[in-house]
This record gives sequence, structure tokens and C-alpha cells, in this order.
Amino acid sequence: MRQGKASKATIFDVAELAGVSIKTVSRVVNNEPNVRQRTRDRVLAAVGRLQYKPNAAARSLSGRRSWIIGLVYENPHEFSYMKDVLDGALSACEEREYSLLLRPLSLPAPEIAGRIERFVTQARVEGIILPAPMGDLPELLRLLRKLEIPFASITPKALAAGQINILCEDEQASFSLTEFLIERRHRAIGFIKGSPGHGASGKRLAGYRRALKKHGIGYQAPLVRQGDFDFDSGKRAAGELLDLPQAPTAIIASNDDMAAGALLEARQRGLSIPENLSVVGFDDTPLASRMWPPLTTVRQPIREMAETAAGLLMDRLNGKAPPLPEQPFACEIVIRESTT
Amino acid sequence: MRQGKASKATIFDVAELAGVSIKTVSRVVNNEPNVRQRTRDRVLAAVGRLQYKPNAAARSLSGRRSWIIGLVYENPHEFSYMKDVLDGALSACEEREYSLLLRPLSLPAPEIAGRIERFVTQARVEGIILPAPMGDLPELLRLLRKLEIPFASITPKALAAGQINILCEDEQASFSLTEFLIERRHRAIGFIKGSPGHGASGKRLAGYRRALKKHGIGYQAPLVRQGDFDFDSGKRAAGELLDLPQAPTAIIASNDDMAAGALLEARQRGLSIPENLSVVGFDDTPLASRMWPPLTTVRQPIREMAETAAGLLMDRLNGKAPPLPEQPFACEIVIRESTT
DNA sequence: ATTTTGCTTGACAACGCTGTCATTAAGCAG
DNA sequence: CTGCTTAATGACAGCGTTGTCAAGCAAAAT
Repeated sequence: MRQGKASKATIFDVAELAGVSIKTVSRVVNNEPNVRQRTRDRVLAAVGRLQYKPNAAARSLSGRRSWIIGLVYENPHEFSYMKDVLDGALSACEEREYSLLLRPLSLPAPEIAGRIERFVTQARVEGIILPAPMGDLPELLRLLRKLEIPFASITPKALAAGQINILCEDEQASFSLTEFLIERRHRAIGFIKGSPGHGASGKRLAGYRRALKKHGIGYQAPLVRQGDFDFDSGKRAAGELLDLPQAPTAIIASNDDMAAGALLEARQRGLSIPENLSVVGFDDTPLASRMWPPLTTVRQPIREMAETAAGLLMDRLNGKAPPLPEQPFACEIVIRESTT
Repeated sequence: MRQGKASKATIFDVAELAGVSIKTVSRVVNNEPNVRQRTRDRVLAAVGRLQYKPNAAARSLSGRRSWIIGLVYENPHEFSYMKDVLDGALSACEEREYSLLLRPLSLPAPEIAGRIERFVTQARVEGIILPAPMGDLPELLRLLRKLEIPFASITPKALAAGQINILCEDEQASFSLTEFLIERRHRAIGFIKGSPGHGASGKRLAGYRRALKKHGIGYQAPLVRQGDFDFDSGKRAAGELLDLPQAPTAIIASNDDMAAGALLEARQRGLSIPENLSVVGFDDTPLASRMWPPLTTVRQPIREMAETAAGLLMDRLNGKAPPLPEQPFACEIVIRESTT
């Protein structure tokens, strides 16, 4: 079946109407230099009249560019983080007239190499965006370097210099969040870690430890529990914390979903929040503001970060000097009713 | 900047290695008939040895096909519905080696025509998937027909015959949900409608009315309130219902987000759920199972529906007789603790 | 044995654009 | 003016496929 009727005009039609060669049309359309203003106007007028749109396939074939970038992500149950990434990336792409192709992965993915390679190869993707936690997979990074395909990673873990890497102040945010609780007189503060492989997990724990240290509170291993960013793991970890002989008066969960789980566990034990237990999360997902009580959490400007990452990547693909090193994006504590 | 190193072999290389013409290679690669088995094997072997991948751009240009379909959606705050749609569509595309391009819209979109037309035209999209509520916009449907671009719509509102239209039993589901409450001895049942433009809104209300009628309960206009599928609107509408001289003992919200809003409003008035008020929603979003109390709601097989829609669309694009008319996908009531 | 038919295969021209390089027009110093 | 440099334009060859059509060839029919 043929494509829709729209856009039949080719570069030849435009050239003819404007009375120039197709190459000149090409120059104008691609904003190349060395075209007289008068000529440019004439061509532009013809383009407008004929509703000319360059044929992407021809352009790719001839220019050996696909004008496509890929977004490789772990497909999570709770999608709000990825929604923001998606929005940001899409908006950057639209601005630059790139297309965005998606490739969800389920980690751990044994066939990850094959899937990615096929993706890059088949779709002729020019570059790849790696939202957390993809940038934390050394294996994946190695593969992309081998394939010689540029990428931009969004992760709190710093990459090698020269790489496009959007950082977030995860450590600082966690520090602030912990300090916030300490200021509210909490001394026994439980911490639920995220998945081991995620850079954010380590950073968030580090911030917690730094805050404890600053305020002279001893680090107690039993107060730190392993989670995996999932609701159920949060519930379970909270249960372990509350079973402790000296149960914490506050719990920091490494994301909102686990915080919600912790909340449920606490409630099932008859504790009321925040009177008996304060709970905080990370990410400020829609869930955080809709549960009861609404969750104190940390918001990251994910959308902006993704937009920036995608933008930098495309600029680099186009040979523009990437004004790369920016300072990390700031997080913001959102105080709600789950904390005293 | 050039693309990665992967895949440099062209159809010529394969042809040479296999000792056949490029056309024969093309035939084999595209699974066309009339190639001797021996020849086919020889070509396939060459393809394997050279790691040959057809160049998508050349293929599109020559074949006048883009192998791309588009997903046009309203970008909602709560993305869980779209996540399922995305998963389903992506999986169907991967199976058929199509690419999926996204185009989020914010309704009402005055420039919708332009954005869609540019999308179709620029990306050379062959067909479009319309998740709810896009299929409910007559203006959009008209535009697509004008553009002569095939589409598949997911909506409870039936389209003209012959169109690809994945239906859901919204009406029936709402009926069952209402009946479920009636069986639990509720007589004054409030209903919070969804956005007026959405087909699902009408269907869900219709199911509610049918159930009331069947059980001899009079329809009372004040018990039905307008919402817009958003948390805040649910909270507000619930407030109106609870202000009624004869407040309902149960509230049906047309989606989970509004149900969460209703729950909050009720709680702020000191009502306990479900003892003083039962609340139900639609969609079974992650939110529903994470809030307190967990929400009784209705689950639709969105992922499967989207996968089917995308599959049918691509099959039709490829001239396959679309085994179109299936029966609607069944919904399932998920009973949790928000109802007595 | 000869013709017909249908399956295999190949030659070659598109497809619509960009890259390269040659050509022309314009600007400018001498 | 003239010659020289540079900006503006055009001619044309790809880019890697698929579509069309003709040719080859073996099996079936006469």
C-alpha cells in the first residue's frame, strides 16, 4: 500500500518553479551558506507554494545520515520517570527535526548485545540516549563504543571525560533530605537502598551517610536495607526496619514506589504517618502526591535533563562544538505531609 | 558525523558472494516466492557470513514504503495507560520489523491539523495508531481520511465499518461494576464522569445507568458529576457528592486518578473507607494498588489491545486480508479493599 | 519432436536527495 | 579596463534498494 497523498512535490518541481538547479534548492532547504538572498527567497517561495517536504529516505540514503536517534531504556513497571525522559527527548528531537526510536529492554537482558546491535544496525540510529540506569551498565557502554556510536547518558555516575553525561545531584539531594529529617529531631533513620546496579542507589546512600556524619550520628548497618526500587521490596524492607529492636522513627526510601510500600507496611502495623513514623521518597512521581498522606520527596528536573541530553547528542552528531560541561541539574525537596 | 561502523555490506556484496544477481538477493531477503531452494540457501548463507542488513533508507526510497507507523496520543499527566499502549505497539512493531514514531499532542490542540500533517508528511508514516481518546476526535479522523492514511483506533466508540477499531467493553464493565456495588447493598451510588469528549466517558455512564435500571433504582441526576479524568476534578466532584443532603454510600469514578481524588476528599472529611464510603475506579493503574486502601477497579487488557491494533494496521498496510472483526476485549473487575 | 507454460533469474532504470567538482558571475585591487 | 580571487550556481554521479520487464530453462502438453 502506498503512503498517503500528502507531499508529492520533489526537489525537481521546486527547482523548476524557482528557476534554479536542484542543488540550489538543496542548499536553501539545508540552510547552507553561499546562496544569494534573492535566490534564497525565490526558492523558499516555491517551497511554500508546492508544500515541498524533503523525502527523508532519499536524504538519508544520499547523505548517509538517518536523522534518527535511539532511546534505550529499561522498561519499568512505574513509568513516570520514563515519561519525563520521553517528553524531554521528544521535544528536543522535534526541534531539530530528528526522529526518536524506542528500544525497551528488560534487565537483566542476556541478549542485550544482540538487541542493541540490531537496533543500531537496522534502524541506522546515529546516536543513543541512555536514561538511568542504562548508563550504569559497563557492558552496554563497551558495546556502544565498539559500535562507534555516540551516546548521551543520564546518570549520577560520572562517565569518562568527553562523554555526554547529564548528572544529577543525587548525592546532594539525599544529603539534604537526610538533613531535613535530622533537623526534625529524627536520630534513628532507616534507609532503603535501590537496586545494586543503579548509580543512583550508591549516590543516594552516600548522601545519607554524609549527612549522618556531619551531624555526629553513628552509621548503623541494620538501619540500611536492600530494596530494588519496587513497591514490594519497599514494603518488605520497611518490615525489616520496623522489626528492629530499636526501630527507626523515619525511613528514607530510595524512590517513591518503595516509600509507598513502606507506608503500607507501617499502616498495616497500626502506625500512623507521620506521627509514629516519617517516610520520604525520591522522584516526586504522580503517586507521591496522590497517596495518603502525600509524600515528602525529591524532585529532579528529568524532562529538562533528557531534553538537554538529547540536544547535546544531536548537536555533537552535527559536528557542533558541544558546550558540554554544565553543572549538574539541581534537585528540589518537596515537603508534604508524610513527615513530621 | 557518520553512523557507526556496523553493517557495511551491501546487496552487491551478498550477490557476488552468492554468485547471483542483486535482484535475487532482494527476493530472498524479502521472502518473495519463485526462488529455488538451493539458491535461497546460498544467498542466506552469504547474508549470514557478511552480516548483511538491508539499508532501510534505500529500501524506503526505492520501494516507496517507509516501514514506519505513527502513534499519536494525548500526553496525559498519568501515563500508565499510554505505557501499556506503547508496550503493545512496540512489541507488534518489533515483530514485523516496523519502526514506531511518537507524536504527543496536548488537547485541545488548535494546530492539530498542521502537526499531524507534518508528522505524516515529513516522517512518511504509513499508518497511525490512535489510542483513546484520539479516535473520538471527528476532526482528526476527517483529516486522516483526507490524507488517505490508514489508521487503527482504540476506543469504545464504534467507527465506520471497515475501519480498524479495537473496542473495549467499557459499557459492560461499568455495568458490572455498578451491579457489584448494588449487590453490596449500595443504593445511592455517585458517579463521576470523565471528560466529555472521550468515548469512554459516555460508555461508562451508560453502563452505570443500565445497571441502575435493571435493579429498579431510579436515576438521580445530582448523583452524577462531571470530572475530567484528573485527580483534582475527582476530588472536587466527590466534594459535591458528599455535600448532597442525601450523600451517596458509594462513588464510581471514571478512572483511578479521579477515584484517588475522591478518596482524599472523603478522608479529609473524616470518612473512613470503605466503612463510610465505597470508592471504585477504572483502569487498574499502578496507583490503584499502591494507595490506601487499595482500589477496587476495572482492568482492561490495554497492552494486548494496542498490540492487536498495531498488528492489524500493519497487516492491512501489507495488503493482508485483515481478519478484522473480533469481539471486544473483556474487562475484569479487580476487587480490593476500597469497597465493602 | 515441437510448442506451450510456468518457474527462475537477471539487466537496468528508477527512487529523491546530497557530495563533488566544474563553471559562471561578481567583487576588487592594480 | 584587466587579471585575480571569491561567492554563487549548476551538472552529474552516486547512495542501496525495489519494480518492471525480458530472457532462460525445465517440465508439461500437443
